[in-house]
Amino acid sequence: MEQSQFQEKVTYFKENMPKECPITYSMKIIGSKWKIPILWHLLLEDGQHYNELKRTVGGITNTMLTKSLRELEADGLVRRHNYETVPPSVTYHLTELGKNISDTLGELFEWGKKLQAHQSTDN
Amino acid sequence: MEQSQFQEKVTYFKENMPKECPITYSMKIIGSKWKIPILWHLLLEDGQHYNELKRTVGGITNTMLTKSLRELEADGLVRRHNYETVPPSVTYHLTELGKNISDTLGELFEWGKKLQAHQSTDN
DNA sequence: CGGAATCCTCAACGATACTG
DNA sequence: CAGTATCGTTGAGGATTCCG
Repeated sequence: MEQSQFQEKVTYFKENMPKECPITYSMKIIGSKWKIPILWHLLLEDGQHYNELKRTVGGITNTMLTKSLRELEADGLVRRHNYETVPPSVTYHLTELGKNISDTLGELFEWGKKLQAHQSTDN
Repeated sequence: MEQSQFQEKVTYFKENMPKECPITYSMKIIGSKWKIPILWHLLLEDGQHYNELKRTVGGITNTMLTKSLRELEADGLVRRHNYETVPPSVTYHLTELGKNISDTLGELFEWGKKLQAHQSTDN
């Protein structure tokens, strides 16, 4: 990265900081263990059922899946659609705000690849 | 976001996924409580001393500051410079890999602002 | 099928004191 | 100044069982 471009970004950060840091806030929303995996698998395939999501995410318990989904819903990232049938059928969908996270995940993806490349070249 | 652009990104994710997901890996490296605040304050001012960093980050204990810095160093994001003087003087610097995270933080910043805007308009 | 209710464990984190 | 050493705490997350 160019130095000038880097300093530009830092200056932008300094000048646009609200009361609560948006970065800290983002981490509060998606920082817990299963949030990103859930969002990720909804990005890959939207509208999954509860047990379908449980299978694709993999390794998550009912407790945590339900808790995470409820929080994501309350934060406006996920919408829950209940078909009101017997037996029950429920699907989970990303909201626009939820889909917006793909840019962030994209950067985490790119930076993570650099990290992994670095890890394998040293030590 | 356009739908086509969104699908393009998802397809790119699917096709470029290594054994360990780079996103999960990124979160493992910077996901603990103080990593991002530390990196953040080193972005704002590089080469801070231990106690200086402790003050600017704010609220962090010696235990956690030391532990976090050691891990960031081991992961190649931070370089520790010891002046070998009496009394001791040590400064902490971002590596290139560490500076690279500014793009990711930039996205977390932008998305966080959208989240905050959303939170204040509903409920 | 899509959860809710309970109980339990551990590891992240904090508080405090001390040191070369 | 830049840490280390110990101990204490808490809450995120896991395991299990049950339910309409």
